[in-house]
Amino acid sequence: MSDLTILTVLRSYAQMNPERLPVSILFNHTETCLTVFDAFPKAIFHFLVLPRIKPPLGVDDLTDLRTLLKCNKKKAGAVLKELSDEADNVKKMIQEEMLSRYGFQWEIWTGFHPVPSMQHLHLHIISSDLCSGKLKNKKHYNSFHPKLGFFLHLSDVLSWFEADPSFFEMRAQLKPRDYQPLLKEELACFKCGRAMKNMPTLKTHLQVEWDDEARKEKARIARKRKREESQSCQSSSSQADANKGEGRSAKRSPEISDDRATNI
DNA sequence: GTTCTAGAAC
DNA sequence: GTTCTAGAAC
Repeated sequence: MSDLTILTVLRSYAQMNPERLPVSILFNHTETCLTVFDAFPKAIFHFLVLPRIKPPLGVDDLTDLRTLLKCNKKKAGAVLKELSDEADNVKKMIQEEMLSRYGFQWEIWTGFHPVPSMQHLHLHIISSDLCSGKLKNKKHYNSFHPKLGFFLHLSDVLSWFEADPSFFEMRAQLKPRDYQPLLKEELACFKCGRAMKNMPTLKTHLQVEWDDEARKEKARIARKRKREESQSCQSSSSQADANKGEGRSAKRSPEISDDRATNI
């Protein structure tokens, strides 16, 4: 594939009949959206949700977030709602996969790049580990740093629609000059904020952070399971007592209990 | 978006 | 001498 084709490959997907896209590229599709595997995933899970070309908006309105927000606000909002609904579906599938493959769940970010490299609007759905061999340089990392300002969280973009119209107009500008410099900011861990002297150091640190999170979450899940087992054991052994009296243990549903508050 | 590589940084 | 970054790619 030539350099030129790479930049417009998402647009060509959006124009295609989804049935004709290989399963290695297409993850899911709806009437309005396509979800594809990011060809160079910057985390363990990384997908792109694209709007399909559908009236009233044309392909040029959907080049990126800036061109979308420039056209009719109501129609732009409708497109974002469709992307958001599909993202919710995909997030659920990722969460199941996290649990079955890794035994715990971690955060998933959804958002846009204000200055995208590829044409055609795409919503990133990316797991919050940023552990990937494809994440190689400062630009890659800073573009997904959740607090730096370059990664525009979908929830924030949606909130612009509810805000004062002048605020919407201001945020909708999305001038590259306002965002490009963020990509050159010093490297710092998005979790602990510590400065990192170079990419190899940062990548090693991110792996440690994620391994740490995995260990703590899995221990939390194990404690929870153990407590639930002992509770169900107690309640079955005290069935006779429960029948006599109030049966306190049945009042508290395991789903409601949250040991995060007490253990972390 | 990536790959390649010159030369800066260590 | 080796590692690492950052700009060119026709």
